[in-house]
Amino acid sequence: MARAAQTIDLLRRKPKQTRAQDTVEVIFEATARILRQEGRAALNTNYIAECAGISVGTLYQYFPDKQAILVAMARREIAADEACVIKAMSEPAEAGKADLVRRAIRALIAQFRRNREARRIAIETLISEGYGHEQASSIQKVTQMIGARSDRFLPGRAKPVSHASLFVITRAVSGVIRAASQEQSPLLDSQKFEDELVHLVRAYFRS
Amino acid sequence: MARAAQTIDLLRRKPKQTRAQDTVEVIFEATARILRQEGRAALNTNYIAECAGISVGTLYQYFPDKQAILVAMARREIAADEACVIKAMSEPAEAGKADLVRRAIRALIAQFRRNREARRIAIETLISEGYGHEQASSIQKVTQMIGARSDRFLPGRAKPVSHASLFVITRAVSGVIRAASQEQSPLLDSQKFEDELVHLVRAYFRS
Amino acid sequence: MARAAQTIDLLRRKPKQTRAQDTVEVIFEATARILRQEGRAALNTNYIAECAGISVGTLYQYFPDKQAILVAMARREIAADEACVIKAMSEPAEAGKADLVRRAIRALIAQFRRNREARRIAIETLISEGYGHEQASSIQKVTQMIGARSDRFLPGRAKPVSHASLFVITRAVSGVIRAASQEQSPLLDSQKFEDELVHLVRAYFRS
Amino acid sequence: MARAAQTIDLLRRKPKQTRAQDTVEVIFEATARILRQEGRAALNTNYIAECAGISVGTLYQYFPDKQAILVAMARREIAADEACVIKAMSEPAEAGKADLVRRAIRALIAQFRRNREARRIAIETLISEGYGHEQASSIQKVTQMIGARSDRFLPGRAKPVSHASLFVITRAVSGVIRAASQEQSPLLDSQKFEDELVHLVRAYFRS
DNA sequence: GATGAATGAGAATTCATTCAT
DNA sequence: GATGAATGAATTCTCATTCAT
Repeated sequence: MARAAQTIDLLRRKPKQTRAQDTVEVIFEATARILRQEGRAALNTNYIAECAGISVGTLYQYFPDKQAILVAMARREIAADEACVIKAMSEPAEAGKADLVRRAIRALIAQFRRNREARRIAIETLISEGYGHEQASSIQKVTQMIGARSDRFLPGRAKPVSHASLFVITRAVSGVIRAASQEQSPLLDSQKFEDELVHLVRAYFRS
Repeated sequence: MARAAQTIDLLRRKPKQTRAQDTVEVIFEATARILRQEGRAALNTNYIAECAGISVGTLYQYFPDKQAILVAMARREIAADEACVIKAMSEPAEAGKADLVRRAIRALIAQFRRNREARRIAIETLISEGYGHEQASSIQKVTQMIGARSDRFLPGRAKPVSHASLFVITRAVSGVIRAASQEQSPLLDSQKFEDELVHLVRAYFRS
Repeated sequence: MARAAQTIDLLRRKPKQTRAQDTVEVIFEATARILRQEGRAALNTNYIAECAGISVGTLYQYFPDKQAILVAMARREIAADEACVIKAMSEPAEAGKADLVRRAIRALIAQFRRNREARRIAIETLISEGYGHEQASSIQKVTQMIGARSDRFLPGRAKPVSHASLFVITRAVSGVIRAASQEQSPLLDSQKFEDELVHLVRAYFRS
Repeated sequence: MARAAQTIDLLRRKPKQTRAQDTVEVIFEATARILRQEGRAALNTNYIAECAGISVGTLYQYFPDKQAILVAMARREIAADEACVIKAMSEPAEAGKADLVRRAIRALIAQFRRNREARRIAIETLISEGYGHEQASSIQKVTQMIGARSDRFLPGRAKPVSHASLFVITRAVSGVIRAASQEQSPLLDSQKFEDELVHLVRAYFRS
């Protein structure tokens, strides 16, 4: 009982935020589902609210307008991508474990396998709303991290990696994964795919 | 021929006559301009007609609905990309002239420099309308052409290029160019950019 | 040859009218077909012209506007009904042949079996365009004819038939046939139906 | 209950609340008024909403499209006719009061005197939308009721009334009243008219 | 006379957003 | 905070009609 009381106390601290978090979540889920099953043209706030099991009014208490929902979803996706790749790269490289490049690529592929349609449209909206730089800056962040650690990332490489090279290789990798996702290529789920991407990166930096 | 068949349901009036061809052209131009200058949200059929200097009714004699305009534009872009790259690869390689890989990449970059916003939105629409496979199959066509001619394309290479490799390298190149276009990167207009892409392809196939 | 020349001459006298008659005919046929197969909502001048195998322009050379087509069709139907009933009543009553009442009813049923949907909509249009009196006056004409000949029509009847009675019986008969047609009742094609209508008229005037 | 089920697809918002019921009512009234005063051609959703004193959006929350309004009106008219005639026939026959036949006819005439134009167009729409059977089945219902009670309805009659007879007499009566209404005959408001109809029914069943 | 592309007023319908309850 | 009915500006699309060829 004492423990239950404690738990209640802990939840009580942010009761609104917790409920709010849930509401935002159901809104995202409903949005993603509509996008996935019925496409962009079928997406409208009344329908999102209905699918989410809330009222339109409530939806508007969480987001100022329709675009904001997609922008928020996109930001979450991008942040998740970023976190995921950084995490993969930060894990202590145990001997015998996959190397940095492979781990980063594997993490990114995993991200793209989830929620493909909703993800794409959300990110498109982010871009068309003029927040495109956010995506770029996230990639940039990872890019810089890689650049800074290019010694560990690309062992044996002496000179620092140029801006253009980093641009090309990061967009190449995400472009390929993106295409595989968009074209619904079966490659996306194969080991061969990962291997080829790893090769792409390695070969690019060898020489 | 195949293209005519695909197009038949999207164009109400077949542009046999020059006048019809012109009308389709001004519709495309107006659409592209609105997209470029005012964004997707500002795009509507009345406005397209107005900008095109025709009446809405006329617009609807050429296209059954709004989406069809964007889909038709996307198809034209894709066909142009394809034609352009194939043309670049088909030119007789004169001594001293840029090699095949470079010529193909240069041609593709040139395509992406034109009409960026309209192009992107049109292709997105093509995909979201369920015709995404058309883009893939165009890339596929070029890909196969490259695969079939890998001896000339990649001189000195013995074994044939695998499906996965072709997928990865074609999407890598177009993904990078696409990203540069979308992020409005100044790289898109630099020589360095072309060089890096050429390097990406060469390095990938060396080894 | 001489005979052919004569025929040509005879046709030449009204070459325009003959062709015009044909054109009007194909317009009516196309209209009727659309009405029958696709309903009133699908009826529009462009479509009529297309189905008729002529151009809209030509259609407008025969009819000043859309309504005029339906009004003309309705008038033709009404005139045909009238002619048909009058003809049936005018035929010399041979001994053993069906009597006047039966012949008139039989003729009217036959009219309603043809072209049901187009007929109904055309007549509705006639009414809603303010020409409803034409239908009424046609019925009136027949009604009066019956009234005038009530001795032959209703043998053995002494006093003249009142206006109200004629109104009631004529509308009763056409109302029943109309309902059977509209409800697509199988009765419309039965002998029993004719018998019941004959009985309705006879019983009404007996007494 | 059956009616609610039929209505479910035509009414977006079920008129549970009084307010909703009122809204449907003002929509019907506005529609009827436009039809009566300006005719079918003047009927459009924006105008209905304006006349009803609501916004188009609200109108579309109650009806999925324009036709649905007319169909719903028609259903209401038909249901009212049915209820009215059944009620008239169900009232205890007091001595000296008008008999069953007369009461039913009187009730039906009263129905047709109200709202003539709107009524006619609504029912036409019902039919042209493919719900024509609903009208028939309503008449059928009354018809069956009369058939079942033919002893009281037609005192002194021994054998049961045939299907064909019921069809003919019910359509004869409603056809005559309908014609009087449509032709705007002054008869509709006369006592003579009622008398003639009563005679029509009586005579038909005598013999 | 025939044609059919062009027209554009006008009708149907949607949907983001508000606000009284 | 939640609700959801109401709003109406905005948009899509139609179709009767014209007129230059």
